[in-house]
Amino acid sequence: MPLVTLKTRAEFLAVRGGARCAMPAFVLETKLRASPTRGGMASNPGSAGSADPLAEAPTGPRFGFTITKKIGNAVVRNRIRRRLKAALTPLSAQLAAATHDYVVIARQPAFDIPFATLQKDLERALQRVHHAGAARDGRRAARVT
RNA sequence: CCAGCCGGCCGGACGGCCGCUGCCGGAUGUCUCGCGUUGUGGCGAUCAGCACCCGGUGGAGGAAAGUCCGGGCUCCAUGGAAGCAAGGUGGCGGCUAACGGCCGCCGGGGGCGACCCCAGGGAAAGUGCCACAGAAAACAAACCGCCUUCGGUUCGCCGGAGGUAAGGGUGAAACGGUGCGGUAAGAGCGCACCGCGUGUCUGGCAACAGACGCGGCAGGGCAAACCCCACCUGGAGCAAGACCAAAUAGGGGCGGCCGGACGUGCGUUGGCGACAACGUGACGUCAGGCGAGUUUUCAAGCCAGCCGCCCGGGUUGGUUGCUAGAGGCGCCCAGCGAUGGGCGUCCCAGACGAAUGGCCGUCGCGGAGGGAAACCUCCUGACAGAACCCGGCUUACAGGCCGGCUGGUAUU
Repeated sequence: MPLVTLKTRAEFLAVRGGARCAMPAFVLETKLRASPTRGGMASNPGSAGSADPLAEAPTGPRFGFTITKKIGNAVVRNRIRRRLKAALTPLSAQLAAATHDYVVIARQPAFDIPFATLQKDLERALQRVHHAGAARDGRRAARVT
């Protein structure tokens, strides 16, 4: 199953303030999805006549990538996004929660660190973000680590 | 072989695993319809759509960039034409859909040369500016000088008057340049050549060039200062524009709730529109809520909210615009060339928080080191990502290939 990506600015902003974990090549941030408002609206005309709004509860995890212009030109940003996507796709099935949205904010080293390192860091970040989530309500605690 | 000039082209190759996406074909399921059954399961059909699987096929650039020009396309505005304003262009001729582009030629400048560079109309229409330096920067004037003459003198020279613009010095630029004559010294004062202006003739479509004559020289430069002349230009842009579907709130019109009304047809007027008003009276349809007055006829006026239909606008999502085009490639013809014509052949990205990839291996190119050599080891890979589409320009770019030409050197 391919990655479902965040589409609108509002969806990105909704993840702000969630549990976060910084790595040399990126910053991962995640939050429980608030309400399936947009998802319900969007998938409704797609599934044609038989669609009842109740049926589309179990959408999987969704991912958004943020790569600022400060990091490089279009070629650099494209490559970073593709590497992150490729590294994340096999991990998402096991480590990502279907009820959460994730945002990956890229940093400069994501362009040329070894792929295995990048993938390992992503794996660790996903685990740690959810450990912090277990002890949640103190979002500050996640920042101190 | 060395140095250089011009034009054209390429922008690593192959393979493995895992992915994304457009199109085509196939299978399954769903949807839809039919048959059958108490019902389910089932069977058959299956245009299109959707999901998933399998197979095939296509999938970033020479600049995709900057967004600097010119078009196509779309909407808006607009009687035609001209003028004004603003902006742009600027030798001449051609090419082109068009251009500020390209080609050829002319003129000026640079280079031994191949060749390169030029914002290259008008400075005798007017205004303005010309820093510093310099005596003086434009109706001319004279610092050091030169010459004549007068006066003085310590015999070195000093001062006055006049004539000069050759020399010096300043500057980007000093009222033509060089030479000879001439002169007190000088000066187009005279002459020759060059430059400049002007007239005629010749060549050229033209820019312009050449020849001959005339003029003693007038008219410094800057127009990427204003300006003048000639020519060009309506505005906004695919987030243009078109269509569809939802749900919500609100707005508007008409009717059912108002008696003579309504519908159809025609005409006029108003409105963005749905529609309304009035007229006409052909055809058709229909009759009971309140309502001053006794009833009938007649009958001004009527709140509220509900329902139905319709209209325009906003929001969200989807579809479309969206890729077959001033298209690519090959050959032939015309032309010095830009380019044009003909024939054949090919279909070559269409995403939308945005696909066109991720990881790995082998080889090749380049650089450095080692080695006599074959070769070995290490390192590096340029600029840069389509967003409606074309024609240009400009800018960035590791490394490399091909062709033509110039100047040397060597050999024959």
